[in-house]
Amino acid sequence: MMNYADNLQMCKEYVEALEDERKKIQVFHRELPLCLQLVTQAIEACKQQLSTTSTEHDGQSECSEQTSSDGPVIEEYKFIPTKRTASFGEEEEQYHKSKKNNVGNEEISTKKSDWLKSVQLWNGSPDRSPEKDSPRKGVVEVKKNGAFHPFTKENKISGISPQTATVGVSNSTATSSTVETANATTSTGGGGGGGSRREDKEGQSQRKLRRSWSPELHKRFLRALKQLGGADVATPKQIRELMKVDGLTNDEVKSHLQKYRLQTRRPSPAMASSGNPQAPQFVVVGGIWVPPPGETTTVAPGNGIYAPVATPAWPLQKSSPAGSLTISNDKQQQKQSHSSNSEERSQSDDGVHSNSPATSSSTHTATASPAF
DNA sequence: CTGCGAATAT
DNA sequence: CATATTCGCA
Repeated sequence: MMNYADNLQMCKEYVEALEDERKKIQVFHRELPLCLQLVTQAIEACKQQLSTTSTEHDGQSECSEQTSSDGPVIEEYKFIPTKRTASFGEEEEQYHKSKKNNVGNEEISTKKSDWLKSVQLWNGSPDRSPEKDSPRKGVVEVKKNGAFHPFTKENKISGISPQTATVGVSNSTATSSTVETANATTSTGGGGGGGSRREDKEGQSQRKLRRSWSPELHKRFLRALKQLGGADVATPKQIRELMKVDGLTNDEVKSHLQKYRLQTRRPSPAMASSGNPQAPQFVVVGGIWVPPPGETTTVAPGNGIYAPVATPAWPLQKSSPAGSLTISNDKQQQKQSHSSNSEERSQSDDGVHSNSPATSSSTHTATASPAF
């Protein structure tokens, strides 16, 4: 009998608030599946009450599950390395990000970017959303993430949405944030026979989803590389250990290293064709590279033999953006913020020196002609 | 293991 | 086409 008009109003507001919150946490539906569920339930309940108390119902249709594409959900952190055979078709979709970021509320945007940082850059942990799996009852569920980046869409900002972008590519990550820490993959060492990669079951050698090496990752990679003394002397394992990125496998590093090396030292023969005919070609003398007369190249101390061939700035920029406009967010430069960071590495070299006196290893290909 | 090339997938 | 992963070989 009270003015339940008031009551109604309150309820409505409540629901709205709930929905609002739900939107916010929707992005975390993977981290907080229960949370989302609860909120959703609450909303449902409230709505039901509302509808029963009054015949009028809002235009708001029901809220579909997390799969809905309502909110301006940001990126997609899907990336499930080990896709379940078939079981639940919940989210094997993988990522589909053709969504345009509609800048709804700036507040939200900022918030988003804010917590976005908190989220590790490399999620991709096979976190199942709902409550299942987990052989052991361990409800504790250590968050074993901190691993791979999702598909870093990073600066893929399509058009609008200026700051939202995870410009963090190189800002925050470098020094802190990234929670990735200690992670010895040498698990098999003591334990005992745990199978490592291949599942005994039907070895689905399912190709690992290709993970893009985000700038951060690459950065770490480079750092490690440098610390080890160059791309040519660094070995994948060391690198991996040095990067301390959890989830990174040896092979991945290996592969990356390979690519890196190729990209980095290939360009030499390129200029031969029409570039600069008189480009000082280096000649091999006694097994070392020697610059042609006229230029005294300062060889790196310690490792002689360095030749200033070309500086391809690795991540090879694509000449044609193809759809995505080039962002001018170059302001990512390190700020002069004098934080008590004792870690300053002018690691901007990006695979510059990488010449190895590996003379011509050509013979390597020599597959002794079999039989004939 | 490590390096490398090739096949292959995205 | 560029990049990533896997495989086989040395």
